[in-house]
Amino acid sequence: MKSESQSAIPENASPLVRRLGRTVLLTSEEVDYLETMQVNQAAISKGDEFIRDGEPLRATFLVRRGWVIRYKITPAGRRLIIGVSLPGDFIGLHVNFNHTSLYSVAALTNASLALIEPVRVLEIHRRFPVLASGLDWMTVRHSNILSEHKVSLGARTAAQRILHFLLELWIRLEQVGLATAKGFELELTQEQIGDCMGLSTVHVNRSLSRLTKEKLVHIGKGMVSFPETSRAISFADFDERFLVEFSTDSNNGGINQRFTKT
Amino acid sequence: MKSESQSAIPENASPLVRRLGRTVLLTSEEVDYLETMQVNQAAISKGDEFIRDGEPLRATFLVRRGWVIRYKITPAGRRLIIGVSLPGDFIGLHVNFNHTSLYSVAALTNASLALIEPVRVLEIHRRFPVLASGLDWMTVRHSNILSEHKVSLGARTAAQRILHFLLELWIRLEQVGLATAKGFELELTQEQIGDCMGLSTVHVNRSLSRLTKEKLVHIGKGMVSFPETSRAISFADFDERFLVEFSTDSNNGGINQRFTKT
DNA sequence: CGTATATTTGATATCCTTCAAGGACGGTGG
DNA sequence: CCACCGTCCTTGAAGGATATCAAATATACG
Repeated sequence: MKSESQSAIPENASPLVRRLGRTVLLTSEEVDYLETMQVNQAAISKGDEFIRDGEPLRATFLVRRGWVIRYKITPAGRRLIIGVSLPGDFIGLHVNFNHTSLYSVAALTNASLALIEPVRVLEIHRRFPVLASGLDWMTVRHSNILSEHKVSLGARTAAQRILHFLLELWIRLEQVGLATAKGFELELTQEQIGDCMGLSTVHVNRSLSRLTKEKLVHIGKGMVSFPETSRAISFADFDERFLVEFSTDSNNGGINQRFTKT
Repeated sequence: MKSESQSAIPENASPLVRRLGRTVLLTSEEVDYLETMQVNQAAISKGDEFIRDGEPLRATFLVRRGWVIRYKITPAGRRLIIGVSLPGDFIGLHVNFNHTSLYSVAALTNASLALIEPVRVLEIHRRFPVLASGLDWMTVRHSNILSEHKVSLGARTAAQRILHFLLELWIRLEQVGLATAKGFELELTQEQIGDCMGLSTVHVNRSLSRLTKEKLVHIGKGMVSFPETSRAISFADFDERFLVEFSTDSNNGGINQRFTKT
């Protein structure tokens, strides 16, 4: 499935460049722009809440290393994690629209972020139509993930939700080179999984132990794997189309004309 | 809140133009482009499923009149409505990325849609940066709605979810001139509300009757109103920021420089 | 009018939450 | 090296929220 040979992506490319490089063919000028855009970096410690719901958003963030969550706290005191941002994911790409953050953001692990000035995003749209298209693509994928989460919370059992979510993380991490066919390292506690999927910690625990008992997932030393992947996929009703990274459609004209083909 | 005097928006403008006109100042060339883009129209009958999950997406659709739902059916036979598309909303704006539809789409009422060729969307990005910015904005708003739904399904009680959803519809309809301070006409059955909010029909019914008993909402002859709006808003934990239409941020340079101000 | 569709109500079952407490595990300091 | 402590995982028991099944009533529509 991978086809990165055509483009000029260096070994030490950032997760963002690797991500976009799988989607569109990048010129070296574009690669340079993306990398220099990330020079302003910040190290965030595990647990730090660095954006707060309602506060003004001054910049777009890009995760370079570590796991980050976006969440809301309801007046009743429940936390709901809207999504997990992994390396290569933007946070607040919409900074030019919503000037105040609609959610809080915190680091689950020690993390490294790039701070990107809003004007950069506008500049990409003006000067690099192919990159702009890539950003749009990431935004759409973001929506797809949210839709799938809504389906999970609304129409799947606890065990299905959890397994679906773990499969999603696996694919997403694999897409940035942080997981292999063997599995991935999970940086979430059961409580956090519950907050992602709208379940109590206790219920996550019981559902997970049923899943592992049924060999639908294996968790050991923080490593998650799926001993019988196809059984897991069908049990969780997992349709990976919502995470695919590039279009094979040949009708693309204009902006997308440089999309890679399979 | 409305400030449409500056721009040249005709009386009989389409919902799309009215929507975007509230967000950015449109030139008459832009208005013309948006209107001619919609010449290819289709009438859809109530109940018609006109896009099916998994089938290729040939065009972007724009709702001009009527209510439309996007939904998924799980293997277990449950339907989950991902979202309701109202006049002025796009469906499949991402057609240039996902070449197959990730959900089914059906008309809740008789509806009128514009069929927009994918190349038009690309053309907007090339030729009309301000309009492109408006489309991006609509995409972001779309995500915001999905996030809020995820919070509802994951962390709010049945009654809160339903009321939150009704308030959302009210605001969204008001923004395209289809609702007033008095309320709006609801085109959803209780079953459909349940499919939107991940609840059974019976439970929607009981929660709704509790809500009406408590005067948090009033439903009569299909008209929905909120006798004590502020009580409803606080009960439902409704924060309308996720639906606001324009930025008051003055830091916008570049593409957004023509955003209207309060 | 009559039939289909939508709403309402009751009774029961299930899923999931909450509360409570015990156990495992890793890190830290003596 | 071991005792201590915090965090996470695990398990039990009970209660609450929501689903399901079933049937009656109301409403819309041809």
